[in-house]
Amino acid sequence: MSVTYREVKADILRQITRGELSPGSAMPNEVDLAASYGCSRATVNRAMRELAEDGIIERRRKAGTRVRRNPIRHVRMNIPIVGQEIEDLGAAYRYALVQCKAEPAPNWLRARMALKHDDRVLHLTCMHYADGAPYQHEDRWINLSALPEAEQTDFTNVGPNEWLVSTVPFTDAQISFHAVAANAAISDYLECTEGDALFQTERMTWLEGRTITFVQLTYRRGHRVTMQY
Amino acid sequence: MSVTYREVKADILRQITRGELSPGSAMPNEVDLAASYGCSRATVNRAMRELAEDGIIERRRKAGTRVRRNPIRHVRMNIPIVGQEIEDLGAAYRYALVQCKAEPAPNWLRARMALKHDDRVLHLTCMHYADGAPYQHEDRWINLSALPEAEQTDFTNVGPNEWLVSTVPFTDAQISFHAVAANAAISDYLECTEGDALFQTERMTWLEGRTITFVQLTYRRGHRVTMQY
DNA sequence: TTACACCTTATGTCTATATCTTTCAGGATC
DNA sequence: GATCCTGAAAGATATAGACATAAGGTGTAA
Repeated sequence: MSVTYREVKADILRQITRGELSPGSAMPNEVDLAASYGCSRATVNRAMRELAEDGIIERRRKAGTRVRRNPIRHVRMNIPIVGQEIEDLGAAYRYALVQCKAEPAPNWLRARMALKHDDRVLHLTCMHYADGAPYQHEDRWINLSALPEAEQTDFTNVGPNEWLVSTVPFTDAQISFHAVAANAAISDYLECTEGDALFQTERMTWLEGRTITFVQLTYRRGHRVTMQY
Repeated sequence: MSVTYREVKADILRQITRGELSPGSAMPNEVDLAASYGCSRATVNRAMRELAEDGIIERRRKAGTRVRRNPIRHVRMNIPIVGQEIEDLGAAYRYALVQCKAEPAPNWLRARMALKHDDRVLHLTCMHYADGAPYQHEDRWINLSALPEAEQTDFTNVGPNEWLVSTVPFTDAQISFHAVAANAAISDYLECTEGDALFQTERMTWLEGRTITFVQLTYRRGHRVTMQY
C-alpha cells in the first residue's frame, strides 16, 4: 500500500510538535496536501479529521484548517463497574446489600431526577469490599415508574449496578466528581473518621429521556481516579 | 445524497437500545448491511467504526461484529485552562503569583518526576480567583533541566500554565483526581476551614519522554467536575 | 492427537471521482 | 452605510472498486 492515513497523521503531528507548523498558522488545503503526500484526498481527510477530533487542529469549511492556538486537551475516561475495578486491582470483591426500600421520592430527589409528584423510587444502600476492607459505599435511587421490575428484583446477591447494566444497557448519563466530608453514617461504613475528606461520584442515568437512576458513590479514604492523555 | 453514515449509525444504535439487537449477538457483515441500507460499504464502515469507538459494538476481522455485552462506558473530559474555566462561569478571573523559587528537587519529587540527582526545579505557588474569591490553589514544579528558560521567565503576570501551554504545547500527561483535607496553608489561601474536604487534581506532563512539570491544583470548597456520556 | 500450512472471510484502508453543505467575500440594492 | 443575494472555496460525505491484513477453520502431516 502507498501512503496511509496514519503516516500522514503522524507526519503532520510531528511537524506540529517540532514547531515547524506553529499554533495559529493555516495549513494547506486537502487537495494540496494530497498532492504533496502523493495520496488521495480521502486519506488526507481521514488524517485531518482525526487530528481535529483530537483537538490538535481546527477545521472550518471555506476558512480552511489551522493549528489550534490552545489545543483542546481531553481525556477519555473509562467508567468501570466497581466489581471489575476491584478485581483489576488484584483484590477479592465482595458485595453487601445494606438496605432496600421502595418509597415516595423525597423532594430534593424529585427535583434532581425530574420526577412527577407521585412517582415512587427504590432506595438502595450497598457496600463494596476489596479483600474484606470497605472500598465503596453506594447510595442509589431507582425510578420505579420507569423500571417497575426493580421492585420485584432481589438485590441481596446481585448489585444494582450490575442488574441495571444487564437490564437497561446503553443509557445516557451525567457524572460528577467532588470531595465530601464523611458524615457519621458514611464514616461507619467506610471505617474512617467523621469529617475525613472522601472522593465521591454522582451519576444520573437516562434512557430515551426518562430518568432511570441516581447514584452517589463514596470511596474509601485516599481513592484516586487516574487518566492519561 | 442518499443514506448517510449518521443515519446508519443512528438506526443501528436505535435497534440496540430498543433491544432488537441484543448484547452479545452477532451483526450482519458490512456487505450485507450496505445492501440492506442501500448504501455503499464505506458508509456502513464509518457508522460501524464510530460505534466501535464509542464502545457500543466490538469488531474483529474474520470473526465479524457483535454488540458488546458490557458496553465500554467512557467519557471525554475537557481539561480547561483555569482562566478559561472561570470566565466560562461568567466570573472575572484574577491571577496572583504567591511564590517562585528555583531549588534542588526534594526527594519525593525526584522520585515522582523521575529526575536525576542534581536536577533543579522551579517551584511556583499561585492563586486563581473568580470574582475576587479564591477559586484554585496551584502548586507547581517545573523541571529546569528540560526547560531552562523557565528560570528567566517572569510569572508575576502570566500564569505558569498559560506560559507552558504556549511554550511546550502538545505534551503527554497523566491526571489524577482525589479528595484532600485542607491543611493550614491551603485553608488560608482558599479561605476555608482547616480539615475541609477539597477536590484536588494532580497532573504530570511529559514532552518526548522527558518530565516537564508536576502540578497540584486544589479547588475551593464544593468544586465539581461534571461530564456527560 | 497435535502442529502447521493454507484457504477463506470480514474488517481495514486506499483511490478516484462526484456531490453536498457551510460559510466567506464581493457586489447589488435599498 | 446597511442589508440581501450570489458565487466560490474548502471541508464533509457518498460511491464503486481494489487490495491489505488479521484471524477463524480445515486439512494434512508428524
